[in-house]
Amino acid sequence: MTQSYDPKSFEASWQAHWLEHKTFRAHGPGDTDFDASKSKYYVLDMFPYPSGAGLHVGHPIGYIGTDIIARKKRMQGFNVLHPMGYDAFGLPAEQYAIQTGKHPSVTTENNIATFRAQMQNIGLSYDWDREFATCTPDYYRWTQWIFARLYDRGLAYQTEVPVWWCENLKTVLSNEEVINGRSERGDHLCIRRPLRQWMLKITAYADRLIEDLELVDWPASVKTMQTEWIGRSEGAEIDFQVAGHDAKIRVFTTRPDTLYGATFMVLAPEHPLVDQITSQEQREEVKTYREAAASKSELDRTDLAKGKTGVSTGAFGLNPLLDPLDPAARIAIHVADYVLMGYGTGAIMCVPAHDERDHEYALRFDLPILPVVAPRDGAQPEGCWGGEGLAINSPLWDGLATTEAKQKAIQELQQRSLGQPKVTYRLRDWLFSRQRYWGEPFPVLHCEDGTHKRVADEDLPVELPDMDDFAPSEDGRPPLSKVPSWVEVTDPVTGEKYLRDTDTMPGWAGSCWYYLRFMDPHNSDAFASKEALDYWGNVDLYVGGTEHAVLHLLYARFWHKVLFDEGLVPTAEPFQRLFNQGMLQAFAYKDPGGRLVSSDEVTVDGSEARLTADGTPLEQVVAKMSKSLKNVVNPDAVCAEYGVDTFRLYEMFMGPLAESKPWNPRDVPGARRFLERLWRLFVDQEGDSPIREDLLQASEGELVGEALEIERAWNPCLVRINDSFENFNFNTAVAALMEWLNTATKNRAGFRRDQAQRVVCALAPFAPHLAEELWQRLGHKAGTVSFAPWPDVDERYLGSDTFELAVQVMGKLRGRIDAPRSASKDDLEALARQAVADRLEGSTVRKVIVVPGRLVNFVVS
RNA sequence: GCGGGAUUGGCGGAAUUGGUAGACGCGCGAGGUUUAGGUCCUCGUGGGCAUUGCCUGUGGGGGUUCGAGUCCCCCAUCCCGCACCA
Repeated sequence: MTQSYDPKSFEASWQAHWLEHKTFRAHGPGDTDFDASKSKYYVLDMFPYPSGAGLHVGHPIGYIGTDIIARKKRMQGFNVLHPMGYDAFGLPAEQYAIQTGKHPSVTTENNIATFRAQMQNIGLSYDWDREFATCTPDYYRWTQWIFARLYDRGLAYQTEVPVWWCENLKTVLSNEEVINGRSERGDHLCIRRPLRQWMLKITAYADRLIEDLELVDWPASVKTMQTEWIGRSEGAEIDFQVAGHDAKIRVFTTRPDTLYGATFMVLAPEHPLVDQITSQEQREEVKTYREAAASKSELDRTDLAKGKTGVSTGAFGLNPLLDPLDPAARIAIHVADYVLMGYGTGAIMCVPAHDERDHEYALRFDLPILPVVAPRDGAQPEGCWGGEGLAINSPLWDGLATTEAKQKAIQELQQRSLGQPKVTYRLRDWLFSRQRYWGEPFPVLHCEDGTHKRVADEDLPVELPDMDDFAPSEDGRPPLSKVPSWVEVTDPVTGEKYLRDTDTMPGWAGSCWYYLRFMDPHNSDAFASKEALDYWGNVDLYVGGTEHAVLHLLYARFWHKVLFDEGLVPTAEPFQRLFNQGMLQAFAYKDPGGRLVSSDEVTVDGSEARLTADGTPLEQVVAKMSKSLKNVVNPDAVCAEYGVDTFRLYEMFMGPLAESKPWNPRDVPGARRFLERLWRLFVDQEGDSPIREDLLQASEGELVGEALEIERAWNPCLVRINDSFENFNFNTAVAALMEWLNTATKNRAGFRRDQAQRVVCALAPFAPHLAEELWQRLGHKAGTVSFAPWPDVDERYLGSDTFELAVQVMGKLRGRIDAPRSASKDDLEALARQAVADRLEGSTVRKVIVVPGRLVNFVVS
């Protein structure tokens, strides 16, 4: 009888064992088995939107990473919270419903079942008792409840705003969901259109959202992106009188110190004053320009390559610090679309000497250019110069440095009531409503008098009505408005009539607080108990892709801060450490014309790739996995062919978790071979015993001979495994295990039980099924290795008594000798001198560098 | 245009943070076990020249240093953000 490594024979049963025994159940406050003395560790994956396509091998790469971390933390004695759920409201299920008539709740449920099965098949150690989907009333009741808190704080309001409207999707989208005038989902054209919408006042938190980035351990790039997205800029608002009109134009500028250099002004085409101030002669031209600007797509308008356009209004503004009769005070007012209505005041003062955009415009329209800042070194800058220097041509602050000049300018303007300091943000308030069905209804009732009030907390949730026609109306009215029985509400006590709000919340709502629900997912009295919130605190480690660097992470931080202000959560920030995993790519093939070829048309022979049809040579490149290239790999198929542990190990062995790297099917068997060789170290394939008989003997006595060799290889290996948890470069941990196995295999006969047990423990996070199997075969009949103690490094066995000393002459390697670790610097130098004696002959040694444990370098002449 | 990250064998990637470049795996080559193929085992494998050995080599160029993949300056290519934000 042979017993070869056969993962199929035990992987599924260990998965069943974990589920059945609730091995990974996290016990929190209120649970009978809760042990408050244990330190908590909360490690969370960004939860997925359960799409119909299921998982591909790219999804689980982060999940496997966090699983390894969670498993190790458990073995280190932490109470680990490691949950999974589904971000289940959203457009795709609804679009699918419109096409097929299948209710989104049905397709969502089916998709969730697929995702769950796939994740359980990978052996991820989630606490499945905490699983939930954001689209269930139990959950969105609390999403609505949190919305009510925002509503009560005045952070949710309705207003008529120009919003992005997507005709294809029949809904408005937030700024963040529109890229260059097209929808992020589906890439449909979007237009600006004024509509009454729910807004969340995220701008009220802008400063704290910037400042509190200091409290978290996040990648610098993500912090930068968020900071830039919020886009805080300090400056001043200044009022310019319009000559001959009873009108003032308020501008925002970050450079009030350049006020004397303002030689013209520009209004955005949508600016409300344009009509009022435009002169008779210019009226027609301005009208044409504004119409053109309105019909231009955002893409055209923001296309920098096209150069600046604009027209004069024929009106003039007056520099507030100059005598109105001074000809220099009179500056032309233009309309140009390089000024955006949505930022600042929609009007600017233009200083072409010190602003590139104004400079370009001035040259084009032959407007005057007056320098008001000079470089400190006295140089004469050519063209436009945006740097800081000393003020010139500025009577009230001539000679002041830019920073002081700004302050002085603001002070002078304030004294004259002509302006004041102002902070402006690029961040806009969050457009929070969608004209869709598959989302959280707003818990808001509209009264007959036009006011609105929120639904009482005890009446939550406001459940979605059951419908079967989800198509939006042609006029853009939301699907929910088609259910009068749901919309019309009569107060049972007062008899007053109300209409329900028929918008729904955007897909981001549910994911703003799900990490809190995981702490206490079945609580029906609160979104989570105070005890659970206090114990679990915030997320220690949050892992996901960079695509959420701004939107999700900014929204969630905003909601969290509101809850913090309500005294409902104990921390200011939700995610203490953030880690972005890299994207999993795939090989693709390019034909000589540079076209990517679908992988089913390619024949690969060794390192040569050719077009199957006619043998055209192809170039191998790395690209995203995509359906069109047919290079998507399904994890189920990989697990079925090689086993789950092989799949997990390969995903980690590919490279550091943070890096993007290509899936290479050719490399997968290498991971499998490693597990087979490991198996053979433990199990005598020709025998009947579940494990080598000698591994059942208690280990006794000094470590000598082969056992000592194994031990000396093991401890450095364990150091490398431990180190790999710093930056999640588990590839080095797997490599260390492989190296150890090479040594251990050579010294197979000396392998001892105590060593075997430590190896199985260290292996457990990476290849948990194999580890459980070997642990049981080692005689741990009832238990699981999941809570066995993580092994310690034994410093005594970290190195051998000798090391390889590199001997260099003039920095070039000239010899390698074995040297005792205990040797002094002088001993090492003597040994090295001996080793390269022939090379030193005839030259003078001017200097000797000795690095103990490494090398000796002779500098000669 | 601005900001960030990268660039190491045929491929994925290591490198104790300034100290023996290419660990580990894949692929490839040679040999062994096997009736044969596969599996498995052993050895080799950056490039060049060569009898031992030598030269060269981390995208390109320059610099600091006894010593540079690692630090500094310049350049190229690729990827990711942002992109008229006043």
